[in-house]
Amino acid sequence: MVTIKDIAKLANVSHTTVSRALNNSPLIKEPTKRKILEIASQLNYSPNYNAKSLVMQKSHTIGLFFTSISTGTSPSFFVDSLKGVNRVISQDYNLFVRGLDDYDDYSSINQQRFDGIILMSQSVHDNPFIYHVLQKEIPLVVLNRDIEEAGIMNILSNDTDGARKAVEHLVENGHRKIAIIEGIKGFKSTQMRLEGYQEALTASGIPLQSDYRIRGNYDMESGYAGMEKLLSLKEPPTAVFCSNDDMAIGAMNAIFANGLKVPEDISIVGFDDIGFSQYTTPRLTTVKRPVEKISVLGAETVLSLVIGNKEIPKKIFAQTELVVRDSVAKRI
Amino acid sequence: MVTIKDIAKLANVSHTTVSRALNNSPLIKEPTKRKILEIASQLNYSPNYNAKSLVMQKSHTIGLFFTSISTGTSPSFFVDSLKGVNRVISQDYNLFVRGLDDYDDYSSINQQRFDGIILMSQSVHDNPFIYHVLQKEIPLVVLNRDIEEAGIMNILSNDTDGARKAVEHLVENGHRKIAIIEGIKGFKSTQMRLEGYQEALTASGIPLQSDYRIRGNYDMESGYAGMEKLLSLKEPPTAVFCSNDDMAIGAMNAIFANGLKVPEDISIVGFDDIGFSQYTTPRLTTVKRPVEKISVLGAETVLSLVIGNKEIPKKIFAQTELVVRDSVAKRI
DNA sequence: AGATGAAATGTTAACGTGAACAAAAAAAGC
DNA sequence: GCTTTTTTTGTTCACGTTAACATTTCATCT
Repeated sequence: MVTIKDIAKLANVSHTTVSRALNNSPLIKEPTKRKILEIASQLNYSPNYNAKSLVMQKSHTIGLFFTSISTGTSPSFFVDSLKGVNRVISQDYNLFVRGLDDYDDYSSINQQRFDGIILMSQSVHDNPFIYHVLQKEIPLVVLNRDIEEAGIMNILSNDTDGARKAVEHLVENGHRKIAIIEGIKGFKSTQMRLEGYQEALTASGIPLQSDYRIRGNYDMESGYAGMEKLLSLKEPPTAVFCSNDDMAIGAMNAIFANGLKVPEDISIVGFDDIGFSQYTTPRLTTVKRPVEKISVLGAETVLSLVIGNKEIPKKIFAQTELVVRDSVAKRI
Repeated sequence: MVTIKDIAKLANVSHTTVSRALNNSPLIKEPTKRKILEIASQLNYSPNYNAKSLVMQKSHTIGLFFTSISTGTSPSFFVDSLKGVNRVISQDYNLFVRGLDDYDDYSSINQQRFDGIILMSQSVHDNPFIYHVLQKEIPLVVLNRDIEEAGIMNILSNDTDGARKAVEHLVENGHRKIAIIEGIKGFKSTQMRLEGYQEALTASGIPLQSDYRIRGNYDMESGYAGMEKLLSLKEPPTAVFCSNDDMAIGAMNAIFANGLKVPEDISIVGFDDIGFSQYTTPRLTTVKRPVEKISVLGAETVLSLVIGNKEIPKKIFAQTELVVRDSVAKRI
């Protein structure tokens, strides 16, 4: 492996001069700089980041963490997050991706290994991790989940608002018997979307009904199961708000399986606007959540923190948006 | 940050003794070892991997590369790959995820930064990367795409075989007018699935028809567009083999949009068996590809290479499997 | 021309760890 | 008890880089 000392020897200068030349220091005369750069590229030199990191106390690594990679994270959510971050992180930063459930303890999470951390947080169970990172004084941005703790950069979508818009849309279409299939217990998103649902109903003077509130876990199967429960009620709902699109798709299947139709018999609204939702039959009305935008913002913020900008910790809200398609019918 | 020297001072030993104790060397007496470990955990010591890497010429990093993260890789494929690798990589290995299209040149890909590389390869355009990695003598496992080059560990699914089974299934159901919607031009998978399609037809004495061969690019939109082209033919096919599930879903939508039905009017087969395919209406008949298994095998192999095992380079084939659901009808 | 100062380059040490070699301590053999 | 061997610990250096400080080179001013 070729080092700066090899270059130094060939260029007849000291290795420090080479270091400075490669880092484009103004201390080096143009001709020497050019000569060194020339030799470096001829030898196909590439810097040893371990040595660099050791002496500079920087890791050149950004960590992107999810609550879990294997469960509870829908594929498209995951990919959109990664896309966003990847778009921002430049080539000389490493990007490290892991699920928190892969860790027994967080002792390996420290400043030497991570210049900055982006947490795509989905659950209160992430809090110990957040405290750990804060205590280690690693620049941190938490995405997707509202952290009350002061001093944390926080970027999220206003899910409550989105859910309210979705349910209001159902109410405007004449529905009064509106059920909800909830997400994973303990996830902040689950709670926010429930709140939006409840706010919309309460504002319209529709009483909350406990048997219209079904627990799900964000996958298609639980959407299916949840819908079956609702259909078995004496008085099934005429519309269902599903806390994400995956469950909405499961729910639609349960409806079909029972010989009923969407939206004629039952209207469905989802949440997320994943790629598939415009290819379901009928096309799914849903709430678009700007996942990629959130992760772009998150990556930009963490990079800015890493290079030492003292940003004032704040919350950034990315707007959700109701996407009206064909899965909601007017109830007369 | 606490170092082994800090521990050494407290334990009244040399830093080398500490190093040995922490690495559980048999040279150290049990009592000293215990004392050192005790102090280390009290001080909350965690090793500096940069220093370690520098002196040991190891990076503790495995790179997982995709042809592209933003385009051409379906979310579920991506997540399944990552899941598989994550399951195998232990906690003291870093995992880096990147798309090759993020790189202008590969100078930053070297032995210092990567102990081993897993390439989830989808296109011949990855070949320069493969050569680069080989030349740098980094342990490499190529997944998903057949590399003729000798000396490369290669793990893949037999897509030709899977595609043939899918099309044979159509033939067995009485179809003779069978079209194909292809994947991205230049992707190996595209070619293999086409070959399987052609083999099945030829074996059944059905002539290949160029207007039944439609170019797609693995996304839902192109499936939709491709199907529309087929429907506009004087003599549309009675069955379509779509080179992946995403396009199959797009195709089904195009059929619905034209007032036709699946499978009564046109039968559809997909490829991949993504999570959604059992939640489409009708449920999609498709070919299951063991993506997660492939990446588990890949990760295991690369780790084994990294710790110095001299595996004989070989190809491992993971079997595809036809999953019969409801999108194919008997043609009488 | 010599002193002065600025610009360019060189010397040395440091980052935290592991490894080769050296030394001390303990155990074994007589 | 003293040598010899074995076990355990210590010293020193190396990894490739940057940074503080030292030195040389060169232009400028009187």
